[in-house]
Amino acid sequence: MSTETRDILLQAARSAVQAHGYNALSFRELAKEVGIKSASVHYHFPTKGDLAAALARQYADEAATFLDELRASTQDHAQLVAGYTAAFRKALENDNRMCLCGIMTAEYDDLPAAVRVEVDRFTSVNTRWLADMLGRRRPQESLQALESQALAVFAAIEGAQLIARGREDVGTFDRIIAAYVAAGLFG
Amino acid sequence: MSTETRDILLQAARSAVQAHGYNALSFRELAKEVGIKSASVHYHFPTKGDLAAALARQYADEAATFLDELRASTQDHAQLVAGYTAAFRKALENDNRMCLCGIMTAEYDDLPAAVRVEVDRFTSVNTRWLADMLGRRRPQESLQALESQALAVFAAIEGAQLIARGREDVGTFDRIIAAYVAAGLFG
DNA sequence: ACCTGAACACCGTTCAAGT
DNA sequence: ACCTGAACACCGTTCAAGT
Repeated sequence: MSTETRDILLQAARSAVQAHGYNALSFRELAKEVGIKSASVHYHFPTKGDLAAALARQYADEAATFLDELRASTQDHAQLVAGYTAAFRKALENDNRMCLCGIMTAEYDDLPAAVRVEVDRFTSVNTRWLADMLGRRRPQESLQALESQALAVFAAIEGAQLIARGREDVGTFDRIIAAYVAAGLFG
Repeated sequence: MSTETRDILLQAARSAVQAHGYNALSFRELAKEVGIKSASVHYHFPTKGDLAAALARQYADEAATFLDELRASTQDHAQLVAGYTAAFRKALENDNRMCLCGIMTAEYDDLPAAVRVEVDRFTSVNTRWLADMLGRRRPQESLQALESQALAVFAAIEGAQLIARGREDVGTFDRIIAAYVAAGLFG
């Protein structure tokens, strides 16, 4: 069942980190929310870094699954772009939260190595998918150019989410994405 | 003189926040670095929020001055773009740090209102300058379209900085900016 | 297998007290 | 005007002890 304490902890921690980041995550608050003592949280996750690594790992896995399904669902470029950006929009819709890995990237200096690995993997999953999508439109393009463009698209969307979050306004996200589309950033 | 305790505190705090963010900023570490006790830091800045607000205010002021000078220095579009992006590159060159307001935006939910005001002002200063720059190239464009494009450029650059920081590689920033230029994002 | 209370060194903040 | 030590309620972490 997915109602085990460990999974409940992960779910609560994910919400907290997407809202406040890694540094602000508190084992004591988390424990209170779940109904156990903070010392018990350490039974499931020895350190805060272990919790965050599990969180980021799960997040990257889910992203990979989502992107596989999205790619399989359509060949239409505009629909792929719409499906991709909609995923980042959802975080903002969810109480002005951010992409888990986006907010953790801002705290990169404070992340344990095991967490960094998973955050980096999330980026790889995204940029590989984007490079593949861009490559279908421009099959003659070099792999290096596609990877640079994919990284640019990923960075631009994370940035749009960051700025929109700072304004507490999803409409800002939409306007920025529309400007990206108009400029031809998505190929 | 700029060697007063208050200014030394501001300088040390700025470095710390640009590296680790608002939440990770510690009055006790700051005090140790400056050579006073943490209780004394509260004499200069009653709360952590007061310190961060002063920090962000100073940062936004400096940005406004820098941008005024940049605008006065040249009419050439490519040079304006180069000068603008170079400013964000500098933070990365400085031990992989981030834009003070960029990293604080990621922690937006935890910022006191007085800090948010200054972070928002930094964004305004930037987007107004960008809209003006973009408007010189396309005088016939509507103000609304220019503001949306300006916000998009700002978001894209903050995102580029965020992703490059996560890779601890300034070259990533350069590649992403080059992709933006190639796509025509800067007009 | 899972949870707990108590302890440790941290944190921001307050305040009475010093110079 | 500027600084301090001591106290307060917080924090992550450890560990011996419980069931």
